[in-house]
Amino acid sequence: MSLTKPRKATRNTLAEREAPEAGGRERLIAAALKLAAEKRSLLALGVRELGRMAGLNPNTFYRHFKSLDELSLAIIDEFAQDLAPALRSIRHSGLPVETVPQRTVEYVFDYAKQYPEAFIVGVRELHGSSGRLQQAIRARIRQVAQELAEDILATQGPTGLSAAIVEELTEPIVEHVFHRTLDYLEDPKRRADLVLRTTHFIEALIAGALTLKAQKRWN
Amino acid sequence: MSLTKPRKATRNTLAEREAPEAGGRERLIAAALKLAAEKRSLLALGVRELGRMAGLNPNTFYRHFKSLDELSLAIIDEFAQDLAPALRSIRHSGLPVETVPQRTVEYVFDYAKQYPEAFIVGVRELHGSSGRLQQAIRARIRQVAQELAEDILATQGPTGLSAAIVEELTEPIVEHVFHRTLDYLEDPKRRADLVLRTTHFIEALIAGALTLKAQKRWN
DNA sequence: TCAAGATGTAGACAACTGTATACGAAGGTG
DNA sequence: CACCTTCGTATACAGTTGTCTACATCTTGA
Repeated sequence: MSLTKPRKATRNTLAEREAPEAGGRERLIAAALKLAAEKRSLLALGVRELGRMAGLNPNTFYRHFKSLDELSLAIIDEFAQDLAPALRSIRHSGLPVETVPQRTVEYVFDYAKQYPEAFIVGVRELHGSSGRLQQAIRARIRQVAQELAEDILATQGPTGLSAAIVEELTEPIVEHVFHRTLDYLEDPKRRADLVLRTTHFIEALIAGALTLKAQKRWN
Repeated sequence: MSLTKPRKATRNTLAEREAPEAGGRERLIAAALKLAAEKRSLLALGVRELGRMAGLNPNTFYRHFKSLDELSLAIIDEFAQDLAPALRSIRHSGLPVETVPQRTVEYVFDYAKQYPEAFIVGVRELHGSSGRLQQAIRARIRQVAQELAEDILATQGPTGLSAAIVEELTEPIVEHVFHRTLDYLEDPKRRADLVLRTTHFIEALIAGALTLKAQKRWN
């Protein structure tokens, strides 16, 4: 009986990470998400703890990441690069504009349902104690918000809100949707209600900005 | 030279806690806030670490709290019971209604400036890994939101929004203001801008709700 | 005044941690 | 084939942690 287990083909797909056949790197990421989601902050995890949960030797961690920081940033990158373009494509899909907010909220909720730990950990670290991770997640949020602002300005024509106002609105919107995913994950039965409320929130903010502008109470 | 230090009079005031003459309990709370604000989650602190920072023996912690959980809840209670009534009194002070949002935001920002660690830790734990603390902070937020909803409904008269709509709005508002305090603490120079944006946010949400209701797009 | 309770300290224990050093097995490339 | 790189393992060490037991000192109030 050999002391080291046989190695298997490496899978990089998001979904295939939990498979016990996945490569060590993937198993460590899956373990980190699982542990951080149900216990403590990513950076507060222990490499031994991770190794244990991944079924690996503690030292194996250092074969793939030189620190917990590096592992965390890898996770953030992975999901952000997957989700951001998808959101943009919803708005470019030719759906009637008035249905776009709700469709977007529903898409994000579905995505969160698919990768619950990623969202739990993501929101946690957005407000967490590591400035490094906080900044990384914020940058992704800002990017999505920026793209949203561009699209709103493009579809709205020159009659509507100024760029300054729209850009002031979109970041709170993205942040709010992000936060609401946790309410959904916490109690999926509330889905319909949460989708409605979140959509209301978006519509009310935009409608309110238009109203205030028309009343010369803003800019 | 005695082995144990002389004890001093106990001060319970929020502000006097940092004084090196304060009682052990207050010193431990101050140490916990300081450490948690700049390092990791409250529950992830070590009792030895706390003792060190407070200048006390590790075991002294157990004289005052039976767990980190208990200490954390004590901190939350203390600040919530201090801040919530103050916010309500702003709205009952007879100020012109249109100035109340901005005044409230300014008051909260001032308060956050006075107890920065409390806000840093508060927002952290609101999204943290302890369901217990999360629930506690949420309950306080909901309470403030509920009181705000009552006051809006009272001053607005029967012509305005329904209770259901107002209650749907106030929780996101309180949450948003809570989050913005951290942006302010992070970069106090942005204060004027942040006060303006946060006020805009509140006004836009309410104006938007009114507009949507008038257009029959909501309820 | 003196006993009780609250508050603090000291020392010890086993458990766990990060990480350094060293070795083994598999895959790819010459 | 031989060789290097990648991935994984085993062992070890020193430092830190939570918490138990035992003891010291201050404050209070009967």
